[in-house]
Amino acid sequence: MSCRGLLITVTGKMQLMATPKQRATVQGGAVRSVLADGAGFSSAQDIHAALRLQGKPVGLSTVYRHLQSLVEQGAADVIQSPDGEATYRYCGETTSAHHHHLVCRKCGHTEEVTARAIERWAADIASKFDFSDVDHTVEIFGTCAPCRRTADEIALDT
Amino acid sequence: MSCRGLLITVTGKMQLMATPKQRATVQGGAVRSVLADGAGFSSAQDIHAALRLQGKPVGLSTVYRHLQSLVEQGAADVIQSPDGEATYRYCGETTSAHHHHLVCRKCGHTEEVTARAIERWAADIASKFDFSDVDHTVEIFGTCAPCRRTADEIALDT
DNA sequence: ACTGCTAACGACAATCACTCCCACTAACGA
DNA sequence: TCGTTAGTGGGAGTGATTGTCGTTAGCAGT
Ligand SMILES: [Mn+2]
Ligand SMILES: [Mn+2]
Ligand SMILES: [Zn+2]
Ligand SMILES: [Zn+2]
Repeated sequence: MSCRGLLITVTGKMQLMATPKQRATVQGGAVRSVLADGAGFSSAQDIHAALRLQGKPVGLSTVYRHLQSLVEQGAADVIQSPDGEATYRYCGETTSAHHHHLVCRKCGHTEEVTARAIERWAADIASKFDFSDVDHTVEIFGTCAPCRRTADEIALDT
Repeated sequence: MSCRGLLITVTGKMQLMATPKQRATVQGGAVRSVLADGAGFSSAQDIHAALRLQGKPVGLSTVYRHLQSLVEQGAADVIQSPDGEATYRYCGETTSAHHHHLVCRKCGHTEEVTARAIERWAADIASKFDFSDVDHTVEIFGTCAPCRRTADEIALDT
């Protein structure tokens, strides 16, 4: 971590720098908007492809950088898909409270879930075994109603 | 999935094959024992390295194959480490019931946890949103008492 | 509006966990 | 002991993610 917040110029002047805000770039906006449009979780590669289709291609590295940054800001969630790929989902600026997800395995559609009971349970378990700095992951996967219906139709075609 | 259980020989005899049991190989035993010795979760690469150190090297592919197989048998758990690497942990033959983990972030020490309440909660949430084929992951991470103590001592040395 | 500083880009190389492939080996029932 | 074939392993291949570094473009200051 570099030393920020205080800058001494070659002329000897001393200036106070406000919280060094990050620059607003078109690429950053594009990534954010694509992520926000997607209904469920999508991978960095998905987003990269979507941007290319939209006719405003953004470098893959840049996509990764912005996704990371959004996660740090709490504006996006990451979960590791079952096959180990990181997938991201936009969380409105306001929705940054702690929560969990109910994710459709087929289409990625996601419902946000909060449950006081689970939080308390996790804390209780931890204190029971004398663990501290506790954190937890809770994700529920399944097949949503629309996807189930689609699957049924396909089965009939056979 | 291939057709198993019935074998017709070239001589025309028909034979019933019992559950096609897998062969007991030295490699399989080695992988299982290394996994069983490890206290917490370890990666395939870790296990591969450990075997090499022990002087009985096993091919990396083989390590992966056996870990997968152990998982399918319910004799091992997999979780994706925060950085996306799959990590495995031995679960005694008997412990094959559904359960979750309380894992020390520092040393990997793991406590197995079961909670009827959580299972029911997950099921309820799923039915509430009309999801089927439900599955869930619940992991709690923290710092165990011994590791916390160690950290404190180091802090004092400064 | 013009300028300088430097954060942010992006093409490409590099890493790395994991999977495939396939000739070869060894477990084990007959 | 023998034949069948599951199991092995080295090496090549895959695909996501990260690192590099010369170039581009926000934006604060003038
Ligand atoms: Mn929670
Ligand atoms: Mn377990
Ligand atoms: Zn769905
Ligand atoms: Zn510990």
